[in-house]
Amino acid sequence: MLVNSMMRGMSHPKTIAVDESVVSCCGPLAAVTLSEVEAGDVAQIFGALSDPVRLRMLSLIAAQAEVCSCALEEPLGKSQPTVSHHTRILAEAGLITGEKRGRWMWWRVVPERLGDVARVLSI
Amino acid sequence: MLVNSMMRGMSHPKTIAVDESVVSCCGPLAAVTLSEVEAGDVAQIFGALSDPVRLRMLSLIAAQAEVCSCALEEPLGKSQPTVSHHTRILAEAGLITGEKRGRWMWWRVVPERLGDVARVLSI
DNA sequence: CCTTTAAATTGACGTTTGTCAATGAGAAGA
DNA sequence: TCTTCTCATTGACAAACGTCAATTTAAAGG
Repeated sequence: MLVNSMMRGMSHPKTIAVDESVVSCCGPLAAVTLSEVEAGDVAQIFGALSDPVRLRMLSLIAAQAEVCSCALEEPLGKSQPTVSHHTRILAEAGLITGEKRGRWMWWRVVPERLGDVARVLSI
Repeated sequence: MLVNSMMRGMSHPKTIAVDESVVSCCGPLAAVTLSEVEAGDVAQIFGALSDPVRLRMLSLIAAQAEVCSCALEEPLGKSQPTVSHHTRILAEAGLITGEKRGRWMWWRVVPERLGDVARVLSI
């Protein structure tokens, strides 16, 4: 942590960002300056969380052990293709995982992934 | 928590989502089903975090006590209007806060806000 | 087989988003 | 006052996104 010495300076302020180590997918934000690839990966996950419908969907799934795709359309008020679209995005972000049994697709949250994301935000 | 009894059932599965209380801005995701307004509010914050440039920006700011706007253009490789655009979005989401001193705009992170967001993801 | 049903895919459409050149607003220094 | 400098705002444009009707795929049950 480098406190900037130029609080009300006269000349042009300068800051120095230092990468001290390689961070795994989800290291804390402040530890190092995110590389462009890391930022892209993390942004994809937050992007999955950035839609109200997907948040409510995740909330619905998290409230149960498992939820069928067919049980999401009505509470969300969205069409079947739209639900499918959103479950795919959440799944691609690793936030939920699905298993097809018979005709039905069952979804559950991936708590470790949620924990990883939360950890990125630690101070 | 309601375990769905229909793991490999024959008839159409049903799930019931129950709102048990009103949640503050940032209650845990699984506790209740997010209302549409709550989901919208939270989605706005995640939306602010869903861009690689803004994540790197936040990372740069978090690494220092304070960072001048002018110190962001070069490491991010973006134009001044673009930097201004992104700082505004982060600020509107409550993730950073800015103070103008003289000609310069100084930004710092709002750790409590980051904590709030992390808490939404708790299990 | 054929029919039915759940989910995925495709294609189209309007909206939102990220970007920058150009311009405007406000502060500091001469 | 005039100039310089930093940041905000505007306007334009291409790319990405959310949505649904229509269609395809795949599984189950006669």
